[in-house]
Amino acid sequence: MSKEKPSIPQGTRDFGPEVVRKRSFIFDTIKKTFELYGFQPLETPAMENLATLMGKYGEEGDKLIFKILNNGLGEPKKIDKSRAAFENVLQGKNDTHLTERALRYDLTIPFARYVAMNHGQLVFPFKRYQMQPVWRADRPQKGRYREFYQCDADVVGSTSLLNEVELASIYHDVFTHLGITGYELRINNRKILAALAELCGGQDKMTSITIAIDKLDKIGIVKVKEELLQRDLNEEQITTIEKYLQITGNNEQNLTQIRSLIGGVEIGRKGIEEIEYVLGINTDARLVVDFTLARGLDYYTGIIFEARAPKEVKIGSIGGGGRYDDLTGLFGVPGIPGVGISFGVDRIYDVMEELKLFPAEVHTGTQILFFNMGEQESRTAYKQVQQLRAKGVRCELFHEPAKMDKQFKYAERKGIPFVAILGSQELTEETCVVKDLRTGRQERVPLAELIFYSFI
RNA sequence: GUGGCUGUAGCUCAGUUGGUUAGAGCAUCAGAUUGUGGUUCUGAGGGUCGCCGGUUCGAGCCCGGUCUGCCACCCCA
Repeated sequence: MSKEKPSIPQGTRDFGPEVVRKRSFIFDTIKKTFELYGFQPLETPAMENLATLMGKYGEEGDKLIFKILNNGLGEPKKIDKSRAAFENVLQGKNDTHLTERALRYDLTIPFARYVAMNHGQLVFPFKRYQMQPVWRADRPQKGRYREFYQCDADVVGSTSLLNEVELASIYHDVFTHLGITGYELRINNRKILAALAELCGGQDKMTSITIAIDKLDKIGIVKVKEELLQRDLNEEQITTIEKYLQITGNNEQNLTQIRSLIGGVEIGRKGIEEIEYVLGINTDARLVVDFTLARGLDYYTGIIFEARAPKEVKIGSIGGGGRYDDLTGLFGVPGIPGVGISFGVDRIYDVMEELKLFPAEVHTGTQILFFNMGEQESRTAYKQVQQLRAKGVRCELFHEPAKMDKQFKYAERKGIPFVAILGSQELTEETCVVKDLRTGRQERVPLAELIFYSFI
């Protein structure tokens, strides 16, 4: 037996009863909404083959993938290969002789893998949702974990912008049901960013530009310009980008200004039209155009979304998504475009906790506790408990005869609203005393009538 | 991955320039009084001061390492 103090890995958490209830409230709300829009559930394994994940999330992403050490590395037969593989890894390469599996990093790539494997059987457009944990070898901070949950909904096999419209509506519906009214849903289009890159010397500049402008609200225009200089952009190009970043106003004004700046570029014009289409149907006031929105993931090619928490909580992004052409092309099945969104449950939880948005109904614990007043009394009480359970009332019988104050304390600490006292006197009368601990009010109820009571 | 801050009882924290058996409040448990608790009274338990090592006659306090949480960078949910 070891005497180690129990602990859990960095950036992971246990969820106690109260927390699980609150989290379930969020999951249930999201799930219900996804299903209302016709999405179907999917689950994939926690681990994928490393090759499935590598190279899909950019250079930084690759570093954040949790790799799983192979078993049996020390087998006499394999030991030379293991050593050689280890040398490779020390040089920053991957080697399947050391790690051939890894924990999933997000839900989109495993989904793409699934679609690529099963495209022959699926009905397109295929709409699936998935709510599972993902893992990242990031350094944890508040609102940043190494294991966290994502709730994704994606549509593949359709280029219709109606999908984008619906996904934006899903954000609205979910946040509204959760009571998060102050959220903001930002929208941009990678095509507009591509057009900007084209104006600034070519597509190869796109990554540099997006990385720099993504930081605008954090470091300010001056530092962004410095960064662009370092990334080999010349004065003229930076001036163009500055003009781009200075676009302000409401959605309509923004679009007018962007049109005059990049409307001359074919792909840019297309991007603008797409946003206009979506805004024309989905008129939610919280949908705001933000040309500085870039989104890190490399695979986005069209409209991109980011849901931001109400400003006062300083939590930032609570969801995001976008359109990707040909995600499954990476797995040898080209020509399946898609678009998807994701909810960050852990951050949504923090937002709701901070703004006190969890409704009282999330507490679905025991409704009534029967006191244990002695051997005979508890037998009768148990019959009552079983009858109430059959009616769907969540109840408990105190596990042993004990002093009343002890039983009261148990009920109070577990947040049980009602107690039933069935002692010797009640036993002969065939009644029991029902007390509402929240109001202190109590009344004597015949046992036969107990099942008509509502314990809410 | 880089840099910085942090860690004392279940919880919130004290702990003076390193000096005897490390404290408080709340919580817990037991006893007293009550067929109705959370009031009162009495008492008790609980900490190898995150962990490992070093300096010192002596370390909660100084030094090194390590782990955790947090902050910035990076990146993102």
